[in-house]
Amino acid sequence: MVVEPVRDRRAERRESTRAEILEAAWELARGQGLAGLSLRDVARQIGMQPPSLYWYFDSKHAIYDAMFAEGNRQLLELIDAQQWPDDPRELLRQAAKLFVGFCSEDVARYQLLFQRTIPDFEPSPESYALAVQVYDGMRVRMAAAGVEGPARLDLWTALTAGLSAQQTSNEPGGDRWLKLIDEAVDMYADHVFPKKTPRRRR
Amino acid sequence: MVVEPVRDRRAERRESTRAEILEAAWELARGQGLAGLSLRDVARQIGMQPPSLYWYFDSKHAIYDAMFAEGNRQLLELIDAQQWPDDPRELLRQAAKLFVGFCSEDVARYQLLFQRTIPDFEPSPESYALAVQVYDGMRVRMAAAGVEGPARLDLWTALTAGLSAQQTSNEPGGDRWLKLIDEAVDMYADHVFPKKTPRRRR
DNA sequence: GTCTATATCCAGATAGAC
DNA sequence: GTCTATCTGGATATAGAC
Repeated sequence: MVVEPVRDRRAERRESTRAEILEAAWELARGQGLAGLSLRDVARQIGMQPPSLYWYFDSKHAIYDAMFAEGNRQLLELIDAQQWPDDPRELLRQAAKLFVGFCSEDVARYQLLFQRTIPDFEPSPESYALAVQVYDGMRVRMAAAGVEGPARLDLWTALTAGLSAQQTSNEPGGDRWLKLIDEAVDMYADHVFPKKTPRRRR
Repeated sequence: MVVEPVRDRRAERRESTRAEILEAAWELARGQGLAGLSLRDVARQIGMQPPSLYWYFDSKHAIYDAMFAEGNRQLLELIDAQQWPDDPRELLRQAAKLFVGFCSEDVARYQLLFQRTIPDFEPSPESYALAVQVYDGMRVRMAAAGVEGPARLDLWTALTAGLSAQQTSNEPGGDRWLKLIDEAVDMYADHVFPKKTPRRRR
C-alpha cells in the first residue's frame, strides 16, 4: 500500500517559485511603471528564460491577476491585524492612516488595485472576491464607528482615495498629503458626527 | 516687391490636420485606454499611413504632449468662462462641479492630465506651464472665496480629485460620486468657514 | 505632404527537445 | 521543469520616391 506523504514538496516548490515570480514582477512594476511590465524582464530578473514562466502562469494577465489578489490579501491582513479603538473619531483616524499609507507606499500596487491603469485588465472572480472582502472589512469597521449607509461610505472612500491619488501622482514618496490626514479625518468626523448643540441653519 | 499675404493658408491647413490627428487620438484613447493608444490606429482612423503622422508630430510622445496641452487649455477656458458667484460656499460648489464634471466626462483626459498612467511620459515645459496656469486660476478663485494657504488648497484638491477618481475608476459614466459633490462641498465649507458660535471643543 | 518599403525592436505565446 | 527555437503580430521610427 502506498503511503501518502503529508507534505507535497513538489507543490511547495512550485508555490515558492510562483511567489518569486510575483516578487520580481512587483519590483519591476515599481521601477518602470505597472503598464511597462514585461515578461522578458520578469524572467531575466529571476534568471529564467521567458517561456519558462508559462509553466507557472497561463498568461501575463494571470500574473496581473495574482498580483491583484496578493495586494488585496496584504490589505486584508493589515485590516484584521489592527487593534481598532472604540472612539469613533480615533477609529476613523487609524483607518485613514492605514489606507492612505498603504496606497502611498507602493504606487504600482495602488494603480493595480484601485485604478484602471491597465487597459484590458479585469480581475478574475476569485481575485475580485478578495477586493469585496476588503471593502466589507472596511465597511464593518466603519459601521462600528457609527458610519453607515452607502453615501457616507462613498464620501469616505472619495476622501481617502483623493489623499492617496494626490500623494502618489503629484509627489510620490513625499508626505505633503499624508500630513493632511488628521485634518481630513476631523473634517469628515465633524460632518458625520454633528454636535447636537449648534444650530447651523434655522 | 513681393506682397506678403496676411493669411498663411499652408500653416492653417497644417494646423487643421494636426487638430484632426489629436481628435482621432482622443477618440481612440477614450475607447481603448490611454496607454493602449497606437499610432497605427490613429493614422488609420483619419485615412493616413502611419509614417505620415511624423510630418505633423516628431514622436508619439509629442502627440501625448499636445493632448496634455489641449486638455489643460480646455479646463482653463472653462474656468475663465464661468460666472463665479460671490458667496463663498456657492463658489466652492460651482468649482467642484466644474472640476469633477470635467474629470468624469473623459477618463482618458483625466488620466493624462492628473495621473501618471503613461510610464515614461512627462509634459514639456511649455505644456506644463499650462497646467500651472490652471492651478493658479483655481487658486485665485479659491482665494476669492476666502480659502487660502497651501494646506487648505491641498485638502480641496484631494477632495475633488477623490470624487473624480472614485467615479472614473469604479463607475465610469455613472453618477454615484457626482451626486455627493454637494455634500462634500458642505463638509469642506463647514470645516473651512467655521461658525464662531459653536464651541466644538472646550 | 503623403506614400511605400523597410529597419529595428519588442511583445506575448507555443512547440517540442531534454 | 527548463530550455532553445520559433511564430505571429505589434510597436515606433526612418529613408527615400513621388
